[in-house]
Amino acid sequence: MVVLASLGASPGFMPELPEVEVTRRQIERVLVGRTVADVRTTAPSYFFLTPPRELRARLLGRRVTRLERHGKYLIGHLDDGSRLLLHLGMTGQLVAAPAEPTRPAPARRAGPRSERRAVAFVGDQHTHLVLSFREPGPRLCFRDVRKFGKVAWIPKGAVSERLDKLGPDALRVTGKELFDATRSRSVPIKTVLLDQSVLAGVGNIYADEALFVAKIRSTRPANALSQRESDALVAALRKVLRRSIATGGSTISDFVRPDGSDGGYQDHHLVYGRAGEPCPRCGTPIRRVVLGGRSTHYCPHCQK
DNA sequence: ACCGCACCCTGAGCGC
DNA sequence: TGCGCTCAGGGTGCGG
Repeated sequence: MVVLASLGASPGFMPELPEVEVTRRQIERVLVGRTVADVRTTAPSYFFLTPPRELRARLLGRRVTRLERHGKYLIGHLDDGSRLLLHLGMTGQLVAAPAEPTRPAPARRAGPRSERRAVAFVGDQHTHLVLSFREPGPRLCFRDVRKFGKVAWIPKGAVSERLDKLGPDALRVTGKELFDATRSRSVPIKTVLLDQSVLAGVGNIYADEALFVAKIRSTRPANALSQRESDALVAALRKVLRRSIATGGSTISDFVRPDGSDGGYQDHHLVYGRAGEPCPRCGTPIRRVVLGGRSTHYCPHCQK
């Protein structure tokens, strides 16, 4: 069986909008139209906003009708009107795995015995959710090394506080919306880009990249941006995100090798992770500062 | 509104 | 060589 979708789990992998969209497109084929026959999880944890026990009861027998994305969230629509919410966090990955159980993971040396026993299904210790289906085909595995990901079940007609808080998707937000949202904000413009309630889907990497493309200094007070600059920034975001989705696809198909992080998306980064390297536009060394606890990269010459 | 900080978790990288 | 320690990293929510 072929692994249909997988993304590198290296420390450098951080699912933002493009990675989540690429995942959605791949996983959609595995998920939509199929009926949940079994739900395996690890023990209750921060990861499960809906406790594993309840999650299992809610999902069994449900058919997935649609897989939607908003910002960094994946939303599986179920045939009874309820929804399954998935967030990949920092290291989450959705993988289509062979339907036949693979051989058990080798016993780990570390970790108390009780912890090991909590892993109630076959697979490595970082796979926290496995969905099997009635119809033939692969299972869906949610693997997350850091466990910053989230799984939640939302009843039919219920309002999800998490989804409700999100601003427009970063691919759809308009320059005017960004401009309006920044009027009362004196924080750095990058902070606003990372604010999921203003626009959804941008993380640390693409914030830096878009600001570079738009030639706007990350630390500029948000309310100092003009309408024109807001338009430019939104256009830059769209360009960077779309391009990353396109190359993300190639990352996926490259991932026959275990080393998924070498797929190439990071080759497209213009400033992120390139502190000290010459700016691709003017050659000035890229500067790195910490902004709101996040590493921030910019060209001190190009970005005003 | 906004800032600083703790929390979630593991692996990498460090010093000894 | 190996142990044990610290901390990065994104998103979120808290208190001030």
